[in-house]
Amino acid sequence: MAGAHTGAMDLVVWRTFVTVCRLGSLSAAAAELHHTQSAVSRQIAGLERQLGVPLVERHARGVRPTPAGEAFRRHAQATLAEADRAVRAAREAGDGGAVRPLAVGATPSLAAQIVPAAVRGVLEAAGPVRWSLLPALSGQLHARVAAGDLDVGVVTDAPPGLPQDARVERRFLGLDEMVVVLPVGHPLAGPGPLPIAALAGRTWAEDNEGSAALLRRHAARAGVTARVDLAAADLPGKLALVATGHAVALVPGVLRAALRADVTAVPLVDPPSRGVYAITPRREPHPYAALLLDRLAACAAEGGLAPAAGRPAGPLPAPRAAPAAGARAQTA
Amino acid sequence: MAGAHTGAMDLVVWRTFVTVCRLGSLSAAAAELHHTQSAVSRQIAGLERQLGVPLVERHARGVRPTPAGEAFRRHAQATLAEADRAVRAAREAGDGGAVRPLAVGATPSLAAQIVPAAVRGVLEAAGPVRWSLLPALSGQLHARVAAGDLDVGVVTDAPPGLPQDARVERRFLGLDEMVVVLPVGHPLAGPGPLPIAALAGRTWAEDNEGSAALLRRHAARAGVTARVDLAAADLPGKLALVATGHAVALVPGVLRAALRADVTAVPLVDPPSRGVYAITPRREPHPYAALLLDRLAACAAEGGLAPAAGRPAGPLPAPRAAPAAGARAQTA
DNA sequence: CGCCGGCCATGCGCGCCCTGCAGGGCAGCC
DNA sequence: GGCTGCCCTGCAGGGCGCGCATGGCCGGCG
Repeated sequence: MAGAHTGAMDLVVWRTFVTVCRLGSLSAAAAELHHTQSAVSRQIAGLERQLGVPLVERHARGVRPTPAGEAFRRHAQATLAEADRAVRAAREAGDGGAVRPLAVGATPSLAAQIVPAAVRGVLEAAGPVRWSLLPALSGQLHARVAAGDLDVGVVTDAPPGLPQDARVERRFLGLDEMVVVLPVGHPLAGPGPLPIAALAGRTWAEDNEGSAALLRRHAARAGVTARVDLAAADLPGKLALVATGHAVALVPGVLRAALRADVTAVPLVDPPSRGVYAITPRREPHPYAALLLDRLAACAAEGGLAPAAGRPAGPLPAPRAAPAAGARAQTA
Repeated sequence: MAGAHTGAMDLVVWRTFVTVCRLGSLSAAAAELHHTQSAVSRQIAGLERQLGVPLVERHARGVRPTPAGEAFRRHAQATLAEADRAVRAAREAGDGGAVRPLAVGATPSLAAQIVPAAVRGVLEAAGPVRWSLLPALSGQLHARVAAGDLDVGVVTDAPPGLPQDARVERRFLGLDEMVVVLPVGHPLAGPGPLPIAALAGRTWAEDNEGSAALLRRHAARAGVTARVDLAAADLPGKLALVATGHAVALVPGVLRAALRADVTAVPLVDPPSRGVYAITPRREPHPYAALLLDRLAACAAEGGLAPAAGRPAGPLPAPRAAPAAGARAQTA
């Protein structure tokens, strides 16, 4: 029991340092870890102060580990690997070795994008875990999580909002900003954010009354009206109407990567947005639920969800491990 | 690069868990780690929530690790050991393998007790490190630290107080409360705190004008006067006067364990106290300075220094690694 | 069988620390 | 020589971990 007792020893900082070494740049590491360069700089500085040894040489073109930094990095990687094993061993030994399948529910748009990616991360980190995915609306998912039928629900606070329930734990994942979908080659198709007024008078297609209401409210706020003249049964139907030039449409930003090739997505200025949350039952959470939540936060950030920039009542910005996916690198 | 990315992962919490397992009790672990039982309880609960698995069975007579907890403990110990190796490797590689001797300075009373113990801890954790100890008064030590001659100074804010200097980093270690030394068998000798008024009219011995001033001020605050009639050249001389029944004396609490057997120390109610600080140069700190500071904080707590209970302007209560030696276990 | 003592959990406030933001300095590069 | 990219740092805000106090629970003992 030597126990060097060397101070805080937050492994998150160690992981940051390893990333910095791998990328050779504080800024790059910050971007990859969804922090600001400032935070990474301070973390490394704090580590150096704690160890009493410079770990990186500051270069104008980036940083390079010192010999001490290189030695530390090797052991730090081993430490991180062992820590992962520790977490894994605890979780596997959790329910007597037989982990029950992880029951995940998500709204259709989220089930189509970030949820599978996050579960993949869990499988990579935890080995083979049986799981199931149930697409449903937020309200239904909430009820099933509260009842304990679902281990994790990925929901939005869209029109009706999420109910308050002491039985469920809620964690904010990010803000899903709606984007406009236009046919390829449309005159307004471009990279820049578009004011909704530029689309006044266009014919809109919708497949969902909630989405249509969101569109109307947003347009009204800008002083224009949006005529929803075409109805579709589902997302493919809606996109077909767009691709054939009959209408334009509003879709959740998370689906941007899942669109067909003959349409393009254009962001809006001050877009309508829905908060995305992961909910878990407070009673008997699944051993891997916390892990999945972390992966969800990471995937949400990488998948383009905004970090709660909403100025009114910014909800809980997620714990420090994956801190709300800090607004890109500040250099952006 | 798996990177389970499982949340905060503060190794301090892991160490707490290992200690809890070893002692089989949250309260006992709290006492050993100088935390409150509350903090340990929350740390373990947080760890369980993070892992999604119960780690200990709460028993009325203590706690016992679950199978998952036992599995986790094994890997956690390995992780802690590897982390220690990482820190050590970085420090050893620090100055190109040749670490310069650690120059420590301390006031005589502190040099006699907590400093050697703390350095012993450093040697155990870091292997053979050459070091030197310079006893001197706080002001001189401060100057030498500022100049870079000393790597670590252990000083008090006694009469003149510590100067402000941007070149030195200051860390609060604890409050050294003065105690009264009486001959063994003295009618007032007992465990309980003694009001200074009970000693009004006694003859006091002092070896140091600063200490005498402290005594007079404390007595005056209680409305009595302390006659310092006997002077001694040093601490042994002062204690000799006490042991032979000629006088009573005030000594720093840290020296309690170093007194001769024929005198006893009795605490005072609302005793005069001196803040104890570790100071280090901001420029080029010694690689092991931070480690020594942590050990100093631990030894200060174990050596009986009070954790800044001073109600007026509680100075910085030391970082979270060894958090100011939280006021004993609350059960005390 | 009832009282008691020890142990752990939890609501409440406070304070630290980490973070994001904005500005500055410095070194390559065209 | 100006510019650009990278890193450092003062400032302010907020999360959260801690200490404190209280409550519930169980086992032991008279």
